[in-house]
Amino acid sequence: MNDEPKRYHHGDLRRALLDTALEMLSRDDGWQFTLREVARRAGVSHTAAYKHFSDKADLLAELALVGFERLREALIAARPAEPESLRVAYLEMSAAYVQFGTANPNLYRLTFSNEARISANPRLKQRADAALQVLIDLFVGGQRAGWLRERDARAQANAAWAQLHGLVLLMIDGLLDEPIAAASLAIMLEGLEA
Amino acid sequence: MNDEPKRYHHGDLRRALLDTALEMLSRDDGWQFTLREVARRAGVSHTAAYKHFSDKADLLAELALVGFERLREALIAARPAEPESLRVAYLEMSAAYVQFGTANPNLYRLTFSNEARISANPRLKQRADAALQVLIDLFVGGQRAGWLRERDARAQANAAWAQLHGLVLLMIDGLLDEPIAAASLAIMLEGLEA
DNA sequence: ACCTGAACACCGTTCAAGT
DNA sequence: ACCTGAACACCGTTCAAGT
Repeated sequence: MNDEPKRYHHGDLRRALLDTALEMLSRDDGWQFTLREVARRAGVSHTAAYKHFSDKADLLAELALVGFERLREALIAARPAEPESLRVAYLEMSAAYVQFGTANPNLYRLTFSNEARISANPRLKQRADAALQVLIDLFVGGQRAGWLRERDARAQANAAWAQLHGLVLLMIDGLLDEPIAAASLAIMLEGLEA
Repeated sequence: MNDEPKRYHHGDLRRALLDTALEMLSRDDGWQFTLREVARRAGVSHTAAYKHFSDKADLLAELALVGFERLREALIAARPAEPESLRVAYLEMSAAYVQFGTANPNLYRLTFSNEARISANPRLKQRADAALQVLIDLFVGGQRAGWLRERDARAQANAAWAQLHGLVLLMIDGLLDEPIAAASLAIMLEGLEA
């Protein structure tokens, strides 16, 4: 027999709620969904969510955690195994960053929306740092290989991160089109090269 | 006699509502105020606002307009009359940009929040472009004076804008402190210089 | 013309109660 | 342990009505 009458959500309503919210972020426009709507789509009463999240901000923080993690994975996936130049590695990874943001505008916005108070949340701050670390590693490696101007790699990584973050948000907002964003990336790269 | 009993808001409730909202943005934390609260603080029934704004998004769009205008003014005010180098002009103006954003976090966030659908609103798009134009002018002048690498000035301006935008947002979110932001600006500048 | 009050369809959150 | 239903104090928006 199959189990149409749902039996207490196989014990993982928490996961189900997160997945439902992530799906809403990927489909709908806007990241400002309501808790009640998430519960509704998960097929559960809206008060059930409070057994798994202390409040809406808590749910948002959990989703931001996922956002930072996926961003980090996207950067790592784009990192060439044996880069023959900073140019290649940087262009691949920055393109992956912009691609991730523009392909997941709602999740990206939510991740950085600070409804979740990123800097006050140690777990979130740590995941943000983990994503940034991928860029720092890139620049540390680039300097070691002599491809980069010798400046503080952390500052270089933050300079790049800020630009990538800004590019993604301006593109999401329709204030910057792809060709100009690509030209901006090239200008940044050129300025970093040795 | 003085006029404690308010008499229909001197005919400019629209202005009063905008000013009240701007004051709330400068005082409170968060930019997600409610329409009802604005009306309340302006001493008027919450439905009165609808005589002056078609809906809440319309009010937000008007505030974003103010945000872009003030940003432009801050950049212009920081522009040296007779810059003796790109370095001086760029550092002054980029510092002014970051200063504006971090000093007015709620207004800055709201301006770029896109609740007002910037790119779909011709007036807003135009003001955003006007603010960007100040940076473009800086780079056009910088190239003419031979201080800048000869690249498309518009792309250079957008590269800088994206970084400034990202820096401000990351700083507001507590993900970047002032020293690293300053180092990031210096790295960007260095990369642009001839 | 400009503003109000009641009303509608929502929210987030709490809490006693059910299984 | 996990979920529900009713309730509370809010929203944004509409609309008939007042001056």
